[in-house]
Amino acid sequence: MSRSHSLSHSPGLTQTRYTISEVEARTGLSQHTLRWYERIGLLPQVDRSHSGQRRFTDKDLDWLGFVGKLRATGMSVADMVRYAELVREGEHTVEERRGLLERTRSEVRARMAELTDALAVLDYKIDTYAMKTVSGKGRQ
Amino acid sequence: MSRSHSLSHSPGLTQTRYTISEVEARTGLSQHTLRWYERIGLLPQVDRSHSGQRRFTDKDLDWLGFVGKLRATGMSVADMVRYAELVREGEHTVEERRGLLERTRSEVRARMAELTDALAVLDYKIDTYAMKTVSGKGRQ
DNA sequence: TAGAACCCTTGAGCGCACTCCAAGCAAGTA
DNA sequence: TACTTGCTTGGAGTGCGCTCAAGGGTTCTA
Repeated sequence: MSRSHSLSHSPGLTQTRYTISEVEARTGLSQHTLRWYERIGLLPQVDRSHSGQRRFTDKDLDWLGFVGKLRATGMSVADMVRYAELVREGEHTVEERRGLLERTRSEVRARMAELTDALAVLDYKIDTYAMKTVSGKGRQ
Repeated sequence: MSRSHSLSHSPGLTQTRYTISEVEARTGLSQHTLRWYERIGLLPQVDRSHSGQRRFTDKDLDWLGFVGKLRATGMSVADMVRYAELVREGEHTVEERRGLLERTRSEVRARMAELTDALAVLDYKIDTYAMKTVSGKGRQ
């Protein structure tokens, strides 16, 4: 089903490289999405095999893992791309990167507060329904 | 700026009715969105003035408040419409309503766990950047 | 009574984050 | 060799949740 991809044959320098379907299986991101991420610059240029097929590295997987976290925060793809650019530009962008992450963090905190609040309403409603169902006295 | 809308003149039965812009101001939902909610059945038929303009009641506002909570949970509009239909259908739909809300609740909980996790990563990264910035020793 | 502000309807358009399509090349298997 | 599977590209299409446009009626204020 999946080919083992220790493509480097130099002993002691075994760099594992993954095909796009292996990465799809590992990350849960579709091949479409992976190619699209690369196209828009959310993923740096991925290495190619001699015939032009993508060969992802462990570093790519790590980055995709982090991107997954950012995505989970609800950060927009545009902002993630911006962040990726900053990373590529080097150490002098650390300030801006931190700003971006801090803004994201406070949005996440706000989101969580909202969810907590909505959850309380949900709990209350569900309890109400449970009482109606169990006691059967609410069917007026 | 905003007209006072105690349109009923029968004493002792003062039912406040709101124009669409008053509801917009109170709920933060745009007039477009309010009309659209009505169109798709997320809001029951709203009363009209003699000339066909919408006149919202306090009951409508309460419902919109609840819808806002559902929206905050991330529930899809389709599911909210389904829920609204069930409410209109009467007491015998209580079971299904509860099911819908319970499913939503567990999604919210999952979402919050994800956010908590992503927040930890964010905190870690931000700390890393803060150290780089403050001590200046990370600029290799 | 004029003008501004407000509201109506139907239907099209938009931004986001993918998702799919078509046509074709490449590699592994019987 | 033939077949199957997997990968490539650029560009078009999709689903969601609104958002806007056009064209026209209504209500308030001076």
